[in-house]
Amino acid sequence: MRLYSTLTRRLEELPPAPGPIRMYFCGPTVYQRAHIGNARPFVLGMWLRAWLRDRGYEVTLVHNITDINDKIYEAAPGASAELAARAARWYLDDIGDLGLGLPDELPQATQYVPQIVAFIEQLVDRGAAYAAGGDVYFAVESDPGYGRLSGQRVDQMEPEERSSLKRAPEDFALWKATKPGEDTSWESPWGPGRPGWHIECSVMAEEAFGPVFEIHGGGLDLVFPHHENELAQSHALGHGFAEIWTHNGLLTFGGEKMSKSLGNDVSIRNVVDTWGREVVLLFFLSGHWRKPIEFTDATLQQAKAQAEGFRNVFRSPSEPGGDWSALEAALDDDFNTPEALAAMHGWRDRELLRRGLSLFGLGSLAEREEAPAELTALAAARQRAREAKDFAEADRLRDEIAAAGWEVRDAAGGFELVPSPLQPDVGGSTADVSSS
RNA sequence: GGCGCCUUGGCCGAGUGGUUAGGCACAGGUCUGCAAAACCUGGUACACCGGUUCGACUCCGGUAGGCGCCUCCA
Repeated sequence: MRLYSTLTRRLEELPPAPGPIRMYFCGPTVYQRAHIGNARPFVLGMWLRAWLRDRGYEVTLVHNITDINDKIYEAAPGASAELAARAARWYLDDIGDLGLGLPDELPQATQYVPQIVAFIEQLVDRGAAYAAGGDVYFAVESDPGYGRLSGQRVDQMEPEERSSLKRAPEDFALWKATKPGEDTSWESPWGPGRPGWHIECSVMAEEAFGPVFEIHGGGLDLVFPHHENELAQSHALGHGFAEIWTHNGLLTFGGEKMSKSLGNDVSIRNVVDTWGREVVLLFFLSGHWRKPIEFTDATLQQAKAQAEGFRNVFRSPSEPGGDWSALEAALDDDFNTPEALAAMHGWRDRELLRRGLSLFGLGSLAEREEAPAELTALAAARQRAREAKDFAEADRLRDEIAAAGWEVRDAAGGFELVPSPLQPDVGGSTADVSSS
């Protein structure tokens, strides 16, 4: 099993099973309903965990929730703690509804402030950080390897407005003194305040795993500065930190990165309600994890058609054939889900296909839905009408069944009722972009 | 200015130095009372310009266009 690592810019072989494989995937900052782009690292992490476990690994997935951040203060002045708690619950509900289960741990920054303070104190003791006016900053100059992950060079970065407290513009905050209007703060050796974003993740990851772990994941937009800074912080204490860095491609909408700040985001909630969880998962499955994917009605529609195609396999007799090793080869080679999907499209062996789909939380496509008794009665009546060659009546009954959202399909010696794929749940519009 | 990524047939999307990716849509056919589903068949693609090579969509260089990051961001 190998995965592409941002750190080395090439494919890295994982240690042999059973590992262990410890994975830390960055989650969202919670201050409103998370958008569908936020779901990608979560989905990828859960799929990777499932696959590695299938391959005999001992895997632990930790997925954090950032509930201390400037954004939260801005979004709810004076009531940020309540908002963060509420939005964290939304996020848990939303990812839960994707039907993939939950990560092994879901740490929140607010639970780790004492550990964060202790970590910062060590950095200060080592001379890698300095206090200034109630803030504490990381001294980037102290890390000769800074830029190892992103390739950014401090001397080439765009000029930034100088903070009077920082010694150098590239230094970043580990601890921020509390400001007027902020409704949460914690005590520290430097006075009341709150942790900076990057240190939260360094600490939560190390609290879960210790100073070294195998995989750190997150969106491509986190490479710099967030992950670069995490790495610098932990290296400053002599910790190896993450060995393989996986960064998923971003979701675009209208050709641009989907993001709250651009206002072109569509919530997970909205997409799951509109299209259903299986379609969302198939949508993610159809693109390689490292590449961007464009969120459009057309691509969702295609994912929906694929879901229907898989359901139809389970409405037909199982036919032996198909090669599990094709799926293994695809997934072991940088977790190539589009290729795995292509392999599964060739399978008519129900058990094999069910096993493959289940890896991705799509085992439900194998389940058949019972029609309501009254529709079964109508279908039976239609069957009798056909036998009596009363085709006008048969067609009328078929229309009546269709109006109820079901489709009659003639089967050998009888009929089958399936929920109409044209009806009704899936209007399929992404027009309702959140406006706030 | 710096760092990195991308450009495949109507659409989505893998991949490889010489072999049909796959899916969606579409068209024709088989089946059907007619449909639906299923199955069969069909379109021969790799931004542009050079180079390397017996041979490049696949390697190298350049051009154009697009995207991400350098500020909160999955």
